[in-house]
Amino acid sequence: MAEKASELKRGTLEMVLLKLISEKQMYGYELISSLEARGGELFQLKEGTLYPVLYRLEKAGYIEPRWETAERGVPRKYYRLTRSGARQLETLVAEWQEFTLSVNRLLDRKQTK
Amino acid sequence: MAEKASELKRGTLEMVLLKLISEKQMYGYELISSLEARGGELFQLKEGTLYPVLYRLEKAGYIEPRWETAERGVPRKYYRLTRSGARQLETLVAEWQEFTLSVNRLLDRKQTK
DNA sequence: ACAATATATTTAGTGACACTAAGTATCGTC
DNA sequence: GACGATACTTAGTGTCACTAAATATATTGT
Repeated sequence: MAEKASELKRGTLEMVLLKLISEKQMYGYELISSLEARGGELFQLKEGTLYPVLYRLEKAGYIEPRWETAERGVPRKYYRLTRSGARQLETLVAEWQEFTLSVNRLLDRKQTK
Repeated sequence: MAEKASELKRGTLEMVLLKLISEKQMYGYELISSLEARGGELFQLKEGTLYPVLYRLEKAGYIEPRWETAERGVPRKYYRLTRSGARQLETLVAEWQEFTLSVNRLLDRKQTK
């Protein structure tokens, strides 16, 4: 088995990344450390996991890259959310909420109430 | 893309099936129609999706099959939850709740409150 | 009696995507 | 100028839900 709860991430990674980028333009490495900061063990990803997703999102037109070379440090590739990406984020969130609602309803049966 | 929200199912299908079987011993076909009854479009699965999961669960010792030939109709393979399966179900539910909590926390940021 | 349909399980093959691992390139520091 | 940190890239693997079709038995209609 790959990693605990790894399969759960499927289908949410895109949404999570779009959400983070929607709040603030970010570059890859920043996304990784940002995710590790919260969520703890969950959401931990390696570069090899992240970048392919970013390319996928870019190719789909949901995010746009922009290289930025600061006075100090390695050049960074910042991503910003496109209008299409914002719409996609809304869609994904709606699906997520509908899905979790269904699952939770199913789990709750014959419990407390 | 395979099917809307199909990736979300990953990691929850096992849990959902264990939950259903925990409530009542069921056979494959019954699980499919039972899932279709609620959840609507979500949770819809074909035989080719379901049975491999059942074998996986059986092989892991979480469920046990029992053939039953009723007076009428095709013989059915009923599954019951093992003690190990009950424990696994608890684990999966705990992981699921922790995961959804983390995701929702992340989604809620900079919203209403 | 026998085709047609419904029920039920089985098997084969495909694709999406998160994973591990390693590679490249630039910058700052000792 | 070697080493570590930062940052991005690429290659290859495995899991698992998917589609599709095959098999087998029971029921129903003519």
